[in-house]
Amino acid sequence: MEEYSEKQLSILTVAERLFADQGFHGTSVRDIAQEADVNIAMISYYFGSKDKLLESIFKYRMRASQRFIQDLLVNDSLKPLDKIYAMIDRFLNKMLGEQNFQCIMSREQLNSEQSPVRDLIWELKREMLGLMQPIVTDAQEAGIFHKDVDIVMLMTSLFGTIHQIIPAQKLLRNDPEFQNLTEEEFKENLKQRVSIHLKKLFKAILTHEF
Amino acid sequence: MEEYSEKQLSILTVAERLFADQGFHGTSVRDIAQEADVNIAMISYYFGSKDKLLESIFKYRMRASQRFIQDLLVNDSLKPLDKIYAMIDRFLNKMLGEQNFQCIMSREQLNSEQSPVRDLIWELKREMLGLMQPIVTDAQEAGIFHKDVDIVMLMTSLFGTIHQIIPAQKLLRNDPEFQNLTEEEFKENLKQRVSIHLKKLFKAILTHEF
DNA sequence: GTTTAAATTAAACGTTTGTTTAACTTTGGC
DNA sequence: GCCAAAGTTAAACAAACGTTTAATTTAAAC
Repeated sequence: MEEYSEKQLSILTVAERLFADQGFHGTSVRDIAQEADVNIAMISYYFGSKDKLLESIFKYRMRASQRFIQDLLVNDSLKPLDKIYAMIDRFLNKMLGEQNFQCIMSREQLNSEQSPVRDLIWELKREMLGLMQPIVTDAQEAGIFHKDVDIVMLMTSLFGTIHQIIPAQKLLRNDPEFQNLTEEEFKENLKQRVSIHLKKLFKAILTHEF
Repeated sequence: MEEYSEKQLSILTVAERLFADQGFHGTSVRDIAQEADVNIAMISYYFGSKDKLLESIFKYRMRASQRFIQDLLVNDSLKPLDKIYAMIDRFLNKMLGEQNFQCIMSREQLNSEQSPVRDLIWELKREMLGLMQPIVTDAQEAGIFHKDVDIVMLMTSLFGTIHQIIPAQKLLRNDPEFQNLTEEEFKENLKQRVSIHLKKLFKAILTHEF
């Protein structure tokens, strides 16, 4: 719960980027120290070890995710489908806003050996699911959403699609279709496209109509 | 194009599993040699280096994928939607049948530095897309499929969903829901569930009906 | 049986790894 | 101005890394 100094935050940010780009084992503490412009020993001094540094990144981002979830008490006056739409956009915004961290999550969730980090990932996913679930079941009981909906699979497609889009960005960027756009325009363009796609997906599955 | 001896195949298989479980940099050549029960030097002797070993795994699996694609000339007597269904099931079967390799692909596609392996991944995805594309456009022109379909996004959801399911398996396995099933039953159960979900997704987006 | 090439081995190679040490500097309270 | 704590540094540490070497065994051809 302690605050991080500017220097500590610099290390966290650089480490997050390098872990995302080259993987945890593909990044040395010397790489991190050099890019963050600090002495190698400072990393152990502040975070204890390289492993603990990764854990710190996770705790830091997870705390933000917890706040994000608490703020997700969607407007009750909205129709169920609009609640879903609002959630999709906020998930999308969140995940595209912390792409480096999402890359690390993509990687770490593949690790077979039990790591403290992997458990946190699935806990987070369960929480996200727990947010979507009641909205769907309420609407089902009200006869608004269809009965046989595999909400787990639907959320899997949601996360899976976004996790695929993140590395795909770098390649789509080179398409002639997007060449004349600024970086900002491109990102907004793509986000819109993913948003429309995911909303179509959810609407189709939940309501059986367009 | 050369054939691999039993010993070489053993190295490839073990390396594939370890790379999938712990990542490329998280796996040492000593780990591989030990589990494959060969001398460390044999890996350099056969494959040149650790990097080339990874490349060999990719070439080996990619060759199989090329054959897979060529065999995917779906029955022309089928209705467009049934062609899509057939493709979904074959993609799903293929990817779930080589989960270790798919894990490596998931990891490697995140690498920011240009690697020979990353380009191969996107080439393969483009080929998969090239298979789906004509079926969809033909059916669109025939008025069977809806006009505004983002086929790239749809394929992204297809791959994304399956790539999410692979690591999720290990956790779902511990759910009380699946405890009393054998490993084989569980896998078939899950495959069916994913298949149904993906078909619903495609049908909804392509035809706007259930 | 001899010869030649391929296969296999244990040992060593030079780097790089994450971490620690011990000395030094800065900071803030008194 | 003094002192203790925190911050910072270059250097050193042992361990692990990927790769190579040189010696030995196996296999096949003649």
